[in-house]
Amino acid sequence: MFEKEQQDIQFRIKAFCAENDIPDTDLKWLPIPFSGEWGISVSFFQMAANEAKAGKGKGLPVPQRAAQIAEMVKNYIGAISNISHIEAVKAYLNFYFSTPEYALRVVDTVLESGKSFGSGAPKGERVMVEYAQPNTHHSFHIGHARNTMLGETLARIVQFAGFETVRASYPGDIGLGVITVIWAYDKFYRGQEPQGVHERGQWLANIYVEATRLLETKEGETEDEKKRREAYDAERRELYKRWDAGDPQVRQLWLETREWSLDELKDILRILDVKIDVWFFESEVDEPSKAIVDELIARDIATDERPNGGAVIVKIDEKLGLTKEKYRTNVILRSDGTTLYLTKDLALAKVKFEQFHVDRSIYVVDVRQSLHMQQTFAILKLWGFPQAEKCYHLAYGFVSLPEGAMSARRGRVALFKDVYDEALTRVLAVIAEKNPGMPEAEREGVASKIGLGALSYSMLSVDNNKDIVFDINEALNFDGHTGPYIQNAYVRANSILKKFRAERHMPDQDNLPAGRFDYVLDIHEVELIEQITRFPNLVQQAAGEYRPLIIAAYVYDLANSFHSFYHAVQVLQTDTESVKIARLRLVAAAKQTIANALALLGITAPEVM
RNA sequence: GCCCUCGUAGCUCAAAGGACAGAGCAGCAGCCUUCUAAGCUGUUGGUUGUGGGUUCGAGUCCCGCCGAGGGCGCCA
Repeated sequence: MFEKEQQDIQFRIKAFCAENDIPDTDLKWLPIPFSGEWGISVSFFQMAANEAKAGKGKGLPVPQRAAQIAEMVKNYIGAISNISHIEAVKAYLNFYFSTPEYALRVVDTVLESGKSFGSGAPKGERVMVEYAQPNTHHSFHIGHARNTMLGETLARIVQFAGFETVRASYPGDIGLGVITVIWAYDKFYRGQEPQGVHERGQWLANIYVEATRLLETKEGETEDEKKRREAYDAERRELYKRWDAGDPQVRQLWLETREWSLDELKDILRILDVKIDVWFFESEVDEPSKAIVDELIARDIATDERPNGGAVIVKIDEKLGLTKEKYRTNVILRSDGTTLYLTKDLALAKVKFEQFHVDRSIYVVDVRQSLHMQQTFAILKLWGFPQAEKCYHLAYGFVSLPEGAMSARRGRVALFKDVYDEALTRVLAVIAEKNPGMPEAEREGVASKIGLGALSYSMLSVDNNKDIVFDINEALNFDGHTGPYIQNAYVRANSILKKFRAERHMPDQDNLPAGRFDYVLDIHEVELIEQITRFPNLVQQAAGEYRPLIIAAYVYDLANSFHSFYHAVQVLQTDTESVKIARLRLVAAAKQTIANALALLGITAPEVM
């Protein structure tokens, strides 16, 4: 927001260097750590170190020489417009902005930009984010929720930062796990179908648990049990073959049950406000991927060991000319000719590159699949896709329960829908206690926003690579470093503005009167404005590093500043009309910025809570 | 055996190679006749696992060690 002033200063420092025979050094700009004022800071350590290295030093230790340079630059530079004063501290030179201009510029910018405050200029590059890849015929648990929230947030961040963004979902709708469910359903439950989208989806997941138990080798199993188990397994494999051969009956059964899962998935995506642009189904890339295997063999990238009873493999390290093992060797086609996860990912990447023309491709996938992803990208490179360089695996830590890893096979999972329902219950209880006057009709909607806010925030305020042990009491905590704390800041801002408009009979859509900050600002006003200023740069940083945490941490800091401001600074009670208007504008700017940052996290703040 | 993460307050987590390592939870002490107390203020709590190295400067980068988790050709 102050690029012009920064350039101006930089220009003068370069002139100073030239005149004093000091090596020209790239300047590093930093925020000033603590101050009651805003400003930017530049350090001279590097310059002093370079000078010493060039043999031009004055024999002083670097920190002292740097401090000396800072002092000299300060005297050299003189006055700069919009900079109120300059201060040399240690080896740093601090430039403080003129308070009224700075405050006015920030607040006016936010209010003029509205929802787009913080967004970046178009980058002319298309990014695809692939996330929400649950298996069908299973149920959506909080591990899937982390994946989906992370992917959606990332998509929102890169989009806001200026990239054209495509959201892709890739459900695993085929494989032995899926067939297992269909087998058990067909054998034991055919014709049954519970009422309710979620009930039906969860019912399928329970069938999977039951089927797994029937098909698993048990300790101390009797001859009869063994025979029965083997017979079941043979039936299951037979079913898979019939699916593979396109048997219409099996396909019908598969499509019907798949739809039940997808209905549930789509309802959860609706709850999470996720709008997928492109659906890729694993089953759809199965056939095309076989042709890719042939192509890779023909081009001597893959090795066909089938004549010797083996599979089709790619010796990735060898083909890349690596001597140390890094990507190793992996199978891209089973000896029986069926495809694997890796095979299908190759086919999918081809579609992404050729049909959707993506410049960058982000895969939001569990960290445990890191090697698989690296192998995929390496093969894409061997295959000749230049975009392989711009594939990025966003590896996130897995979600487990206090009692251990989740297991869909054992039915030991925390279902997203159960957690969500529990969140609603808890929020409604808090509303009944804290805001009994809230109309019944509003409560459900508010509870949903707050419950989801708490849940999303608890997941997004942890860095990508960290594992999460999911504790429902922590996830649904509403105090302190949480989503509701931030939403509450928004609500408080809203309530001030609402009251003001009511007093003046001013409609919501009317702009606030123009205001000026030509009074002595309270420290809390200063800090709030400073927080608001940080937002646009942090959006770029978060998009560049693919890290929602940056935004999550930021919006907490912003809300924290607002709460402190709210407590310490009177707005509507202010006697001076011009101060009141200026503060109202600041409140509106803070509200807007909180909303914009929360939106990137997929969190909506209610108007009241 | 090899590879990838990670190790920061009692607990959960932050910290572009920069100024004093910060929040929340938990603990302690205060603040509601006021724009919503889902809040605010104060306070207790640290040899950043360990030993070296690079650098003017290291929680951050490099190497060794210790410890935790994950992964390594026909699962996804």
